[in-house]
Amino acid sequence: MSEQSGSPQRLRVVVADDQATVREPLATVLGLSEDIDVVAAAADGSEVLAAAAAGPVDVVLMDLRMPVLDGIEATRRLGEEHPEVAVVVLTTFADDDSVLGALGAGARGYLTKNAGRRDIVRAIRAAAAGQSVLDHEVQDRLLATVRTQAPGPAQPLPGDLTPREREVLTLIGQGLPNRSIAEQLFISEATVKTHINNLFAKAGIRDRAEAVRRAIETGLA
Amino acid sequence: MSEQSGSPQRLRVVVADDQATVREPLATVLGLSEDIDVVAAAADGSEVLAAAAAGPVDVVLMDLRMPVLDGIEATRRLGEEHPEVAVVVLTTFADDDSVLGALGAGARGYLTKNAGRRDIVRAIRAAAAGQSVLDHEVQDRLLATVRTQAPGPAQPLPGDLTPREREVLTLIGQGLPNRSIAEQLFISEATVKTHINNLFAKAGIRDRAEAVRRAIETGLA
DNA sequence: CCCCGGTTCCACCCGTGGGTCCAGGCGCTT
DNA sequence: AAGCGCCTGGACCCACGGGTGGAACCGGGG
Repeated sequence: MSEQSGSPQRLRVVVADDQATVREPLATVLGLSEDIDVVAAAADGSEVLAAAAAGPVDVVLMDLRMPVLDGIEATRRLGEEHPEVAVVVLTTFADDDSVLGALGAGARGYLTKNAGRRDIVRAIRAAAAGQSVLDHEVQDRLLATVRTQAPGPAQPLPGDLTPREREVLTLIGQGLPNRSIAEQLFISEATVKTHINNLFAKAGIRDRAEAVRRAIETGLA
Repeated sequence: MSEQSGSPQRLRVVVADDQATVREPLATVLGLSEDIDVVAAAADGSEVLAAAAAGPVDVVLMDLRMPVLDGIEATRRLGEEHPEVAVVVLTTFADDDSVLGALGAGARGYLTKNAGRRDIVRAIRAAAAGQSVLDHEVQDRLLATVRTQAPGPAQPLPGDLTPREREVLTLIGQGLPNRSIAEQLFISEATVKTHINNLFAKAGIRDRAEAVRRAIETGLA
C-alpha cells in the first residue's frame, strides 16, 4: 500500500511469549528468513512496549496469555503509543473472547499454534504490508459471530416507514415507554400511539417485544 | 494445515474478472510467479464454475461485479460443488454488503484493487494454505460490524436467577406474551407473573422491553 | 424437627399498551 | 383548488402487563 516493494527492507520483528521454550526457538527460526530481523524477545506485554519504545519495530508476534500485561492489553496500548507497529497474534486459543478481544484491540493477524513456519512468516509480511492474515478457523468464528447477530436483513423492515415512525421505533427499541418517547420527541402520548399503530401495521409487528427485537436486528437501537 | 509445505506444488489459479483490460494483465503478471499457474481466465461466474469442473483448481481470484453470475453467488456455489477450491475476492468495492456477502459465501480472502502484485500473490498462497488474508480496511469494517452488534456483556445478568426464572426470561426474549409462556411451560399464567416479578427484581429490569434486550444481549434468546 | 428456598397458584388493583375512529394543520404535487 | 401523505392530536375500549399479598407444596439442611 505504502511500501516500495522493489527493495524489501528487513522486517524488524518482536517475538512475545511467556514460555521460553516457545519464544526462543520461534525467534531463532524466524531469523532464518532473510527478510526478517528478530530485534527483541519479550516475556510479557510490558517488555513488548519497552521494545517498541527502544527502537523501530515493524511487527510484533504476540501471545495472548502472558503475565503482568496480557497480549490483548499490550496490543491496545501499542495501538495508542506506536500505531505504526503491526501486531500478529499467535496463540493456542481461538475462543470468541480472545479473537474478538485481540482483533478489537487492533491486531492485524490471528494465528493458532498449529500454524507452520511458512504461515507465520507470511502473516508477518502481510501485516507489515497492511494486510491481515487470519487462521481460517478464526475467520469462521468471526463470521459466525457476525451472522448469528446479524442474520442479514431477516425482515428488512419495509422502506415505507416514515422518518417519524422510524424515530419512534428506535426509541421503542431502547426500551422507553410511550410517555418517555412523547417527552423526548416533544409530542403527545396520543401521537406516539398513532405512530406506533401505523408502523406496527406496516412492518407486521404485533408486540412491543417484537418491535424491540426488530429495532435491534436492523441496527436502529 | 493439510499441505505438505516441503515441496510446494505450483498453485493452479483461476482469474475471474469481466473486464479484459483487468483480467488479462492480471493473469499474465501472476503467471510470472514461479509457484503460480494461471489455468483459466473467466469473464463471469459461470465460467469460473466451468473451469473448476474441468480441472483441478486451487484458488480462484474473483471479482464481485460480473454479468450472468456475480462473484458472491459464484463463491457460494463453488463452496457447494468444489469445497476444496479457495476463493480470494479482488474488487474495488469494500462496502458492508459486499464484504459480509462474500465472506459469508465462503471467500477466504478479500482484497481491494489498490493491492499490489505482491499482496495478491501473498493472499493466493495464504488461501491455498488455509489462511485468509483481508485488506486491513475490510478487516476494520468486519470488526466494526461485530462490535456494534456485540457490545459485550453489558449487564452480565445476576447469577442468582433460578433455572425457572432464566427459562421464563428466555421466552420473554422471544417475544412471547405471558399466556404463551404459561402454555409452553405447562404452568398457569399467575406463576409466570410471579417468576417475572422475581427475576425483574433480581436483575433490576423494569420493563418487558428491557427484558427482551437483556435476553438478546446475554444470548438467552 | 422446623425452617428456608424454589415452585406452584390464587385474588385484586391499576397503569400501560394495543386497537379503533375521527379530525385538524401543513406541505407537497396534480 | 383539490387531493394526498405525514404529523399532530383526542376519545374510547379492553386486554395485558406489572405489583402486592397471601397460600400451599416439596425438597434439603441446620
